[in-house]
Amino acid sequence: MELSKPRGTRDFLFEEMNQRKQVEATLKKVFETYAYQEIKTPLFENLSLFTIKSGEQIVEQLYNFKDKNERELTLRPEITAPVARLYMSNMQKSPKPIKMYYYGSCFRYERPQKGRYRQFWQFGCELIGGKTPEADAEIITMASQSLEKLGLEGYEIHIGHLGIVRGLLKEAQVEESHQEQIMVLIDKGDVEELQNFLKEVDMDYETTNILLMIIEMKGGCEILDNLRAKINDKKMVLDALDEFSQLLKTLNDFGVGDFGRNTKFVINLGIARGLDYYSGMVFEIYVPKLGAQKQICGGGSYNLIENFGGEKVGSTGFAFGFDRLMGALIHQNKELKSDGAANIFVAPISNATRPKSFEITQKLRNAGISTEVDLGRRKFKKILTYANHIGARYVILVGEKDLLEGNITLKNMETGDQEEIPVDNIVEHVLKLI
RNA sequence: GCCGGGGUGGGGUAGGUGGUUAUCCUACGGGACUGUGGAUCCCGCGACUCGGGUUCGAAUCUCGGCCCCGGCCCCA
Repeated sequence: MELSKPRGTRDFLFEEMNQRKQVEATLKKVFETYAYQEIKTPLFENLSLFTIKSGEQIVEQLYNFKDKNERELTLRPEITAPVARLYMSNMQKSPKPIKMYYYGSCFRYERPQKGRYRQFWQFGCELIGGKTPEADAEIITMASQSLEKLGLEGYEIHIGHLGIVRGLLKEAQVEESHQEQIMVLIDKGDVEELQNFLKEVDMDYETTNILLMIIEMKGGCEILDNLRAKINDKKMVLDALDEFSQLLKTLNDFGVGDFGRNTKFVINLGIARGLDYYSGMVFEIYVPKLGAQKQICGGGSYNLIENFGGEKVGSTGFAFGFDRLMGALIHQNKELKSDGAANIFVAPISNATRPKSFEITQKLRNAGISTEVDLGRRKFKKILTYANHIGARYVILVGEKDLLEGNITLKNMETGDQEEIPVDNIVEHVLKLI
């Protein structure tokens, strides 16, 4: 029998799970304060959902399979497409904007590496309809605030806008397949390869110059002005620049985009995000200290729904790579509390007091207090040792002598102090303590 | 898909030029200790990643698989 777990998967034990739950709870809270509501979609989908727009070659990276009725299915590699599908079938006529968030695992058949697993978790959101620079700004604000609440340090939010390059290429009447190729090269950040390609397709001098400039543009607000000065009358590009400027201004209004003092924001026109359904604003968040797995978040505005044949509706979304986010927090030794299993341990001193112990235990549980009682018929000393090891904060000693006077002994495991408490007052007494 | 480093009780390790019963720490179970935990001592439990090869004999040498770690490619 094969008892090992499949390659690229992980088990999460108590401590790690507690930490993950804490981060999950924090993110949920932030997203909900921005009026997003949680949804859940299936772990597997029809294979075609992911091949329609991404092409057949992505099947290489999917956990796909046929079910017993020969249906072509796949474990989901991401959650944006399932959300778009869900929107198409249930929400097309819902009032806009629709704000949804999700948390769940995704699967990719890739070589496992640091910060990359075959089952991994994404925590993300989609805002469908009502897409404006202001909406984009709110989304970035939410991503930023999530990280602030988590106490993450040393991250950078890189913001770009695909409308600038796309507009430039359209104005230059570059043919579509070349446009795609250029986007891919920009995403890779390979200047040399881009140069060669532009030469190969006889790109005009001015466009080449601007493209080569854009790919390396990183910095503060001044970048947009610099670029604007170089663009004469290319309307599509100027529109995109205006939109970008409005986004940045709104970030300021939300109180997070202060580029002068806050170096965490970087305008980065070299972001392209490989996917062809991204259209306007794009952003990625990096934690440079993490090296190869530094990207912890990515997103942008897209028109996936149009590509699925729906009505045109502007949408924006992003997702945290939850595992990498955890990695970043742990890397900086961020203290994440890890509660023990029980606050109270009820320890019968002799077998005669076991029935009374169970009764007391249940009273505490009914009051919502996490309580454990010895079920192992162990000796009193062993019970205390065990209670100590699992980190119980208090132990209730149930002994015959005390019971004769209607008392139990409450022991504080941290200090060792103990006091006698009337059995009838246990619950209210304990509630005051924890 | 490519390159490199690894895999010894539950966790962490020693051994490695082939040779008795594989080291130590910790954890776990029991005891010393019949109403008081974290200490000490004793006893117990428990491992050479899997398969083939060389050999009288393999944890050790060799080949392959699996898995882990790091770096590329990729990352919709």
